[in-house]
Amino acid sequence: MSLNVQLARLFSEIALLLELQEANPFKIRAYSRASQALEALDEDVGRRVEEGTLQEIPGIGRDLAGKIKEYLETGVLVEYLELKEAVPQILVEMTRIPGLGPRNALKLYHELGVESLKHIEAACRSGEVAKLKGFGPKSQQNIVEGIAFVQHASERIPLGLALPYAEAFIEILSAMDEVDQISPAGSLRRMKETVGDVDIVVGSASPEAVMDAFTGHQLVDRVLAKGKTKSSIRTLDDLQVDLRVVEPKVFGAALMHFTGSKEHNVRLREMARRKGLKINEYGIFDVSSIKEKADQAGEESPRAGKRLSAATEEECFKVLELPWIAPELREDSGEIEAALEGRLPDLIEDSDIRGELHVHTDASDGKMTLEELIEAALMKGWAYIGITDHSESLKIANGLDLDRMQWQIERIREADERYKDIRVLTGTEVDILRDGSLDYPDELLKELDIVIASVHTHFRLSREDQTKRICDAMANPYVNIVGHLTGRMIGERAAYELDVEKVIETAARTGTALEINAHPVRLDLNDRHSRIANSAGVPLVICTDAHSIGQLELMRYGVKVARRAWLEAGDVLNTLESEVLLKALHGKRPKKGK
DNA sequence: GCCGTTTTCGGCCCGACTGTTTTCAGTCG
Repeated sequence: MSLNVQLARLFSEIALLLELQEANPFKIRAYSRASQALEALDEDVGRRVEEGTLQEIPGIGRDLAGKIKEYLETGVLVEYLELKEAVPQILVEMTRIPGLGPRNALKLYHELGVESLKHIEAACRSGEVAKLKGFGPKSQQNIVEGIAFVQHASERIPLGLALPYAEAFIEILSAMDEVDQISPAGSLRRMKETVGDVDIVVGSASPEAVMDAFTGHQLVDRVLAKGKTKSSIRTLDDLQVDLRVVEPKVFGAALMHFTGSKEHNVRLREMARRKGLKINEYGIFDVSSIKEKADQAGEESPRAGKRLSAATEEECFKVLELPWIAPELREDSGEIEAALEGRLPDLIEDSDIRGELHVHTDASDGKMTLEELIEAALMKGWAYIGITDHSESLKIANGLDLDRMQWQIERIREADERYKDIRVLTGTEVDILRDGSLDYPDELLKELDIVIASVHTHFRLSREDQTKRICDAMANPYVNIVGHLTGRMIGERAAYELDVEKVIETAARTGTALEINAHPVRLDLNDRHSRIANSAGVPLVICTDAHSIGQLELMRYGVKVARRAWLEAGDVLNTLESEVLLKALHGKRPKKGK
């Protein structure tokens, strides 16, 4: 775990502990914001300490800068240790129960003296909880269900699972006459790699009809809340979907509001406030003149002023004197500053991708034949496709030995001759062996158009050994790309121990490209590492690693990661013409004839 | 605890829904 992430988690943990001590709410927020700022920081916080520029990070002041240094120097934070000592662990556990926050957790703790979730559940079942002031039978029931939920709570849902769900609901609702506009929102629209729930925003003059259709749908297992503007449901496989319905004329403001991120919205509202404006989900309002009059008359300020805009997001940003900011960037990780200074990136789009460099045919563990693959690539309008089956030692994936590899090269070259409208490139996904050497000899690798080197074995090496292993592989002049660098599989397997920053430095030095693996379970590199790699000058490729025709459609998930990493088309090699691409990939090879 | 085109002190983003109330606190996003 990087230092930035460690500190971010510490600060957010401190925020929760402070909340459970009923500390000053603004102090709590300061810690939360600092945590978020560190999470979003795209350079090593250690470097900031060396440069003495810690306090230039928004949200980090003198005090927290001191705490960061303390942690760097001593490896611990005294304040955190003291808080952890002072706050009973059960309180922290209780706040994980949906619907039960810090205030009520404290109340249960003090009134009932609970010591475990089991204890709370028993108190609910015996009816004790309902007798407490502020609680009733309903909240008692919700706590029982909440405990059951956290006990088998699935992690956040991978985007690749949530997006199809959102699309299913949107397809159904958008067919209704009552629905004028509809869009996904929240982390799903920002295309985060995992989402906690699915948010959908609808513009409609008949909210009741829309809510009825939504909550009554067959995908719905349980209705969690149902109102005129907001309803929440849970699907059979525990995915929560929130639907917000607003008047069509304020759709833009609502979409902006519910797309978030929270931190991005807070920044925008603060900006608006300084301009005498107020932002909420119904629009942007001029409150300055009205507030003045109210102040003169000694009245309390009215709730809303003159509405300046609300119909579209573009309009809303314009009132704030900002260009429209792509949802993928809305994380308060520099996008507002970039927008103010007119240097927002021109983000890569699906249509920029001209070809695919990493696929498996039935020669190794793919499901499709070479011809089926080429036909599918042609249908997608791609200009080239690199065939990269597994190498010899990966027996489980039917890796090709040297003889079969020679045969494979010949048939790819033959296919390239035969298909005039697409370049079919020879290649391999060669295994990086335990010692950092490669599974094929250089004499073979140098014959290939594309060499992707990947780790498929020995995940449990030490951080040093694993890092050295991959860096050694990149030193090979014929390795063009490193595939799925960290090996993580979302919700299935953590990344192996690896110094990613060091690998990125080595990639930059050796001129090796890194892959953004587009499979929604991998998305590896992730957005953060992709952004760092790009800043370091490392070339990137986006590949599906498809093992079947259908998986070629997963390219869009890789493009989403790239967009979240602020990448432009020019930062991604497989947006190039084939000749230019090969030249870029082979830049590190020794010159021929020497 | 942070921060400054109102401010180095006094503010700090905004609203819906639920479940409990009898006007509102707590939670969530």
